[in-house]
Amino acid sequence: MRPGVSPDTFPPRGHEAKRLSIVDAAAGVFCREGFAGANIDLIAAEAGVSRQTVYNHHRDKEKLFIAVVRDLTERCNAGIFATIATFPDQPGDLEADLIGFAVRLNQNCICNRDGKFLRKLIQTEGERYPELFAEWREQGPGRTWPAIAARFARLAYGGHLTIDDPDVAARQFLGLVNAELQTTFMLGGTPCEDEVVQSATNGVRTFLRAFGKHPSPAGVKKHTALANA
Amino acid sequence: MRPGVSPDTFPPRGHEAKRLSIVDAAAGVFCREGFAGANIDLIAAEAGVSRQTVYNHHRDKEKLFIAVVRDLTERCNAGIFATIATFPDQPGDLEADLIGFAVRLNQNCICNRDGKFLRKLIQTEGERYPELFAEWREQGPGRTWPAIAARFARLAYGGHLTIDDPDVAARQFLGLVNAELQTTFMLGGTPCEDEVVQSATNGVRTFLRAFGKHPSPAGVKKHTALANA
DNA sequence: ACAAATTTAGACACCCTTGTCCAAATGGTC
DNA sequence: GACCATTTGGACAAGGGTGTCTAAATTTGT
Repeated sequence: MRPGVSPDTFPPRGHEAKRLSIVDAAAGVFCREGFAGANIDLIAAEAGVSRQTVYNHHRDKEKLFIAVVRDLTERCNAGIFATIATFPDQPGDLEADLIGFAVRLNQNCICNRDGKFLRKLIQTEGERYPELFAEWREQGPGRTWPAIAARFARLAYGGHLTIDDPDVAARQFLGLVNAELQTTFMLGGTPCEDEVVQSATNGVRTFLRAFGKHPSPAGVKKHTALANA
Repeated sequence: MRPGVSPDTFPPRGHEAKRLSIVDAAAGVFCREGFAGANIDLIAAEAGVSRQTVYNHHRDKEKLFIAVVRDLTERCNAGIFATIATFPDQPGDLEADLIGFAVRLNQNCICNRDGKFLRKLIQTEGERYPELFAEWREQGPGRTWPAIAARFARLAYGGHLTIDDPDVAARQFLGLVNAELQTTFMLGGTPCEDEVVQSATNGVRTFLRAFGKHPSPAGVKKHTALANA
């Protein structure tokens, strides 16, 4: 197929590019209209492609849908793991660092296009494709949550936090940090940056009040690095 | 229409009963299939009614959908307020009381049939009917969240909690208490009672570690009622 | 420039769904 | 029993969607 791996960004410029633009357009239409309401003609038009080309790349509507979900899952997971890599291991200002991490997670993985689309498709069609979304559950939360938990465990081991169960703490961290965005998420909206920062700030403060080392009630911050597991 | 307000439970037994069973069946079908995929014939069949009867009660598919959402919103709201009335104002064991409240809220309002259906419809079709779901947002979270916040404010005023912003605390309480149910909710599932209790217990414990009066680090519980705002 | 692969536009058969119409059947009320 | 409203089932037109097929146009690799 390919001559010898072209040095530029897009390998087989024509064919694969169309495949991508089809899956991309399909993601948008499936999200807006739902599986039943999605129209192949519309997907083709938004992809800038003829309807027949859609059928050439994906045998039928269902196959196309599955390709969309797999694609989104893969990209979202990559983004989440990339963000987890920025988790503050040796924090200077723990509160600020955790807020930054939470904001990055939200902006880069949950509120961006892929995250929003994947969430909507899971909510909308999750029950119709049990095995497809079971796969997502394993590859997504099943791998990312423990990864975040491991980071919190490390912070606790380093004496920066007091945590009984890192898995519970990780889930609660996510719950707290998104506490003020629930309604917006429900309705499929995208919270603006201010809202994300606000929710993260409030969430992290509460999280640290529960799991932090309580530097001082007077407001002065001193951090001593001793582990007392 | 009615002869003279029949003394029994169902006023015009035939007509209104059918209206209910139609809306009921429609809720189920709309949730399973989405608006576009929902089939009026199927709704009629599940309601045990002829298709024409569906059109007699609700002019068209969209009107029927709107009736379903309004119906669910109303019933869910009633349930939530009824549960808020059981919020522990003068707690004996604050932790146990808050856990109980959280479990009731989840089991009676969020995990039950109505709650599950309403959530799904909001997620699935929220963007298609902005004004309808804006109404839900005002009547639902817009009224219930402040009501919960007021209860927490009262607990704080009574010296049982230390809370800066009761609104934030209320949202975080809900976020914490549901932290472990997110994935299940996403996929449209219904968590079993054990999961609900577990999530509520972990959530309330963390909540109290952040906002509680820290009775003692040794495990003994003494509660002094003094307000130190 | 040539040959192979891919894309395109259009027409097509097939099926399903919505919403309407109507005549017959049903059910409650006096 | 008679009258009223409601329900029923069936037929119906209109519209829209999926997936297939074909021949012509275009792109791609050599």
